[in-house]
Amino acid sequence: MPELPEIEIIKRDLGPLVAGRKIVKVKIIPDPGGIRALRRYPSQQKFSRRVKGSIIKEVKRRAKYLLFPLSTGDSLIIHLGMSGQLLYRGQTGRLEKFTRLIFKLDNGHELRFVDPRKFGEIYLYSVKKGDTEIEPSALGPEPLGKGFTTASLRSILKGRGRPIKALLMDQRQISGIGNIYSDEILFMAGIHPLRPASFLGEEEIKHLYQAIREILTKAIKYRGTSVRDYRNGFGNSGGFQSRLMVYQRGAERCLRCQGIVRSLKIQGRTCCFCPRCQS
DNA sequence: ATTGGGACCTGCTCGC
DNA sequence: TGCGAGCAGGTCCCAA
Repeated sequence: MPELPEIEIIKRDLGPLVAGRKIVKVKIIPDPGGIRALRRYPSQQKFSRRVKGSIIKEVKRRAKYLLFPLSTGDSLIIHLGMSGQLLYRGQTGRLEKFTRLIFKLDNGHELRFVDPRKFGEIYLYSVKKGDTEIEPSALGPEPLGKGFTTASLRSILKGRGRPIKALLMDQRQISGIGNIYSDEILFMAGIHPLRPASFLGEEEIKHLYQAIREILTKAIKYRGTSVRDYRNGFGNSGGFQSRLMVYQRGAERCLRCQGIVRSLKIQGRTCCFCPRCQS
């Protein structure tokens, strides 16, 4: 479900609420198909034991991952997959359908991991030796980070023959961008999604860089995009969906030129673009 | 080394 | 109204 802006909003919402809170109990909802959220972790019992009693020091974000450094030295790492939500709720509230895991806090509230499609994952990562097997795979630079420049983008594109759209969504190259924002970024930059990455000229690289920064920044400003499932830490929708220019607008008229927005499959994902505005 | 395709899940919408 | 097909903010794994 969520890309960088949505995760960033959840981080900002949850941070002040859960930082300094102790996790007094971990409740895992039984599932006949197995607890898929913990599939990278060897044992549910061990997971609960290691998390219980620890204090959440802060909430951080890396790419599309939420990180919760704990007082024990471990870090709880949560990825929401396609349809996941992490909700901060009072204990009295009705439990959402597809709640998979609950972290009960010492202030009477709880963090609920809700995940209909079970694509989400929870890791417990320790810097201690012999416990690195649950570290997320290598991630590319943060596109909103200080270190990410037109020069870094240029070097990422260099020698890559694949469609620029596919490259933007590759977390090992640049992290945090998914299907919605890659469509929007390419529209803003005026670049056709199938263009081979290495064929972009210097001007196009500059436009692409600016579009990456601007789209992601704006999406955060408007609190993310809710197409269907995305909710922030309070269960509220985002506000960027009304500002989308091409995503999910296939066969509709382009908001800029009135031409017809086209759609095609790239890397198994539906990609929308305007052939007149993007070349 | 890179790249594309299928698999993993469940629910919803659309067309017949 | 009912049913199947196709689609959905992601990532891993494998084969070419």
